Amino acid sequence: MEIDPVVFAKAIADDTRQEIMKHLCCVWLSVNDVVGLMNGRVNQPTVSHHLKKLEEAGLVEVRQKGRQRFYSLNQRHLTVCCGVLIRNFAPDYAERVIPTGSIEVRSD
Amino acid sequence: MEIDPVVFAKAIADDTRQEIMKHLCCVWLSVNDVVGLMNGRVNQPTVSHHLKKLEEAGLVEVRQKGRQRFYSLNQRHLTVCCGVLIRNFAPDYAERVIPTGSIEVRSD
DNA sequence: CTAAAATATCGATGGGTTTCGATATATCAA
DNA sequence: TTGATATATCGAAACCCATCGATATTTTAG
Repeated sequence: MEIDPVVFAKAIADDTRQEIMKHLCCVWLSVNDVVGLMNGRVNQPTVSHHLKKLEEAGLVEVRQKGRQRFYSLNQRHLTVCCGVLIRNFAPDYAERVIPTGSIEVRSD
Repeated sequence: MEIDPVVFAKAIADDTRQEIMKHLCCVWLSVNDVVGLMNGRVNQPTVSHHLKKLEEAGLVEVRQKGRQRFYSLNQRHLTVCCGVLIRNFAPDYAERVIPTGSIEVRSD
């Protein structure tokens, strides 16, 4: 998957989406689970909308299970995108911060 | 300086701004220098507007010199912001990617 | 002091995005 | 098959943002 730093930035440039991302970190949640965690701040169509945006940016993975769809944050992709940002815009820090190849190790 | 990942993301979530950031990486340029590098895609007020946004986000530094203002990308701040993103949203990768304290070493 | 140069600011316009209620779609349960 | 549940999609309203031309501000040169 080709990584576009602008696409990545647009995807995370929203309060609601970052809140959703926090909830989806390390766990699998259905859409309604997420809605329930937002304390009434946004409703179901809005959560669906944001999940779609995150999915289009490769930031969440989806698994259908019966009539529910479970989402989880794709930590690996987020990390790779941050790596691209640093390589693009902070070359003086790139070698110090991102040990070459360390992101490629994972298998899934 | 407190770092807000949403503020950071909004600042870099624009094509024109990322192009400007590329030009300001590792060099000091006046506003007109930047305008000249944009190949007529945007004009001076637009460049000023974007530089202001980048400055508000802490992503560029400014030095007044006579009647010109020179801007340069703040690589360190960008790197720290990416570190915050990874710590917030990719805890499984945080230790592997950002050696603790490695960003704090610099003196400037 | 005046003119010119460099940059910032203002007001308007157009395009994109967030959010919502309503509704469609898909799937399970009985 | 029918009703209920989970999610996605649609259309509209409100809002934000990028961009521009025009203008203000600041500073230097003469």
